[in-house]
Amino acid sequence: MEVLLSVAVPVPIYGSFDYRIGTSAVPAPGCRVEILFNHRTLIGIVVSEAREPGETEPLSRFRPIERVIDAEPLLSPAMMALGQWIADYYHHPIGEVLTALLPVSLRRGEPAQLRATPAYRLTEGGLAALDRLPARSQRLRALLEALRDQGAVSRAGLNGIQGIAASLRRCLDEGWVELAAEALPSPIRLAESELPQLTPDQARAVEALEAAGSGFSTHLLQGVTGSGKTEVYLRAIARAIAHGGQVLLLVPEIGLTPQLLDRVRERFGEMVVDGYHSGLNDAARGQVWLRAASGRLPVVVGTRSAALLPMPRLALIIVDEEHDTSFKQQDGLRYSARDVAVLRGSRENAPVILGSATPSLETLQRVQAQRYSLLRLPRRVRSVDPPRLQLLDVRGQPFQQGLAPVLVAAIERHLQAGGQVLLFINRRGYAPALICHDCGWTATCTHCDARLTWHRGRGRLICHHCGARQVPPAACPQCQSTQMLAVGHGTERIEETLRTRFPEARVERFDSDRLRSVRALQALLKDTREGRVNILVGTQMLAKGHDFAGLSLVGVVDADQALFSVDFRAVERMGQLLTQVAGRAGRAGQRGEVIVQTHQPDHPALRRLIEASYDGLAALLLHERAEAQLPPFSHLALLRAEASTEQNAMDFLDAAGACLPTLPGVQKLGPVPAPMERRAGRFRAQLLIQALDRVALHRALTPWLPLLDTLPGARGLRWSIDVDPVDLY
DNA sequence: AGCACGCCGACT
DNA sequence: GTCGGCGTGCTC
Repeated sequence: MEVLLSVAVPVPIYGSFDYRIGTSAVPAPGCRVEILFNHRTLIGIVVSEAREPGETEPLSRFRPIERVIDAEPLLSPAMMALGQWIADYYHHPIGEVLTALLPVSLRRGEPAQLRATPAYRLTEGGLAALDRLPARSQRLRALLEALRDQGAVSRAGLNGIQGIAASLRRCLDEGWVELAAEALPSPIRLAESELPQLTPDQARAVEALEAAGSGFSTHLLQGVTGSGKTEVYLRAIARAIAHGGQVLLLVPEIGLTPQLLDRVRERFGEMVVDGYHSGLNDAARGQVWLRAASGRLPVVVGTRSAALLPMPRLALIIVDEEHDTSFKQQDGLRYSARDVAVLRGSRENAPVILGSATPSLETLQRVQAQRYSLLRLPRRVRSVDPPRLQLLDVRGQPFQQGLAPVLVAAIERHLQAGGQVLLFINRRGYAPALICHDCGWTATCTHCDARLTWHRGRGRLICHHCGARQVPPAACPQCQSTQMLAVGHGTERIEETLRTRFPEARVERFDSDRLRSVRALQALLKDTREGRVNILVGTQMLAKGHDFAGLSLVGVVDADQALFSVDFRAVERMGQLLTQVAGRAGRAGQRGEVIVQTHQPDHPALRRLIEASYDGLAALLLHERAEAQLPPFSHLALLRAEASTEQNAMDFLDAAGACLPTLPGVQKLGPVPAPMERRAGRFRAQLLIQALDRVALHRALTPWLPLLDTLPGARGLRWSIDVDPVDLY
């Protein structure tokens, strides 16, 4: 006797597939199974209960399930429901979504086996020995005290202690320390008197969160840089894990700033917290996933994909820097970790805290609509006023390699006063173009519609869109002139200019070209914090999270780029970036200075930012978005197509547009060739769908997308749908 | 996606 | 004559 089961298969096809299996071993929904699918073996996930075949479907029409991998569901009913919601909302095939919920090791079919992490624990004898220990036994004391204070600690958690290997051996031999059987990690509980004193603002936020209770509610914690958001997070976490709850703390893809993870470890103990990010190998990620799924891991600090971790006892989700665009996945399943976090809060009945100094307009709009509460930390903990931005009108100014004399003078003044200076320029390389002085020829990418950036240090022209690189021509390929000019300024060139102008200062460049490894960045950051660097030149890499106590001047080389962008979110992002960069200045006692170079000193958005800070700018932008019916006042989905010719891509999108269901409040914009039509040798075009309400958007998309593969133009073409796109190109 | 089938060019 | 190019179709 056999029955049928629906199995979600990791292929880009909507829907799931039916397989047969004997009634003696029917796997439950959420179990992995091995199946033959179109001439190959794949691992799928059971998505239905067993059913009897109908009259018209003989069993012989179905393939058998080859192997059942899990005896118990790997994905809980809650996770299966989350997967189904994500598949429906982002219009992505269920098989690929459910696979995305698993770590790579489990996708490959490895057994779901949680290895016990050996942990060391102090014995009674050890506690007694601690009192009798001679004063000179400092290393032993450090180890015993760490174990006394933290309960059970893994070997990795002891690595910071001097001479740990020898001390541990001695303690085990003496019976002072034993290997603990895997125990529920118990968070350290500090007495009120051991906790940092809260500022009145922090105390208000903590109280408001407590008053909101343990059920679902969403809060925007808006705190300026240095206002102590982390301490508020820690208090909320303490409450959530006190009775066995689990906490998800999502951070942007900075990976370079483990401070938050360290703070959580320090406060609650090393066994209580795991990180989940791209720095871990597949095996380690798999173990964190399984620990989270077991309900015995209290806290995970992780990047975007951590929003998809199973947390059976979820009691709190925090999204730090919620405005950060790295929470949106930019390929494949294009989900927003922030939005998934809020959704999980509501489905799994847990509070959600969104933290930012510069919240996204989407979040601010929900605060205005009173769907989210607002908790503000308007003051810095150490009561230095945040720096004031000032615009520097550079029109007609004699530029010195992109820097106006007023800015150069300010740099000199701050250096002489012993301050550090940060120059922000969001453009890598030496110059964004190389041009022939005699005929105007410029170096362009052979695969993309883009100019090549001149990387002088490496002696190469590099395409920032596809990565192609070439040796610059010795003479102009068009007129054989040797007069090639570098036009515009990137980090390399600003660095060079400053080295020449301030030869006595140490100038360091912070960008992804120079700092390939986390280690290199850490080393340079350490040098900077310890005052050995005088001038920092860098990209957004410098805007996030790093504290420099000696920084007194921030210069923004070019604020104008964003003002002319085709992307309607560019100004919002500029405001966030400038506010974050400015927040780096003036942290040690004196108020910092921030100088923003612009050719548009009267631009309303810039003026608003200067006069009314980010909040003022956000209010202005929200007003503009409402007028223009742009998000968050409408909802978008972007259909992208990529083909070998522009005609094919456009024809496909025309055909697609023609069969879009007509619904009130839903309109299509385009199709248009993508702002950069040709990228890595393929032609791209896109069709934007705009809807006044979300329900209408989904009513249009749901029947529409399955049609697209049947269109005649779909052959040899790749298309994808992006719901709530953040980058419109 | 990825694999098979199928129908056209240059090779031991 | 075959090996293999990648266009088209299909996946329970």
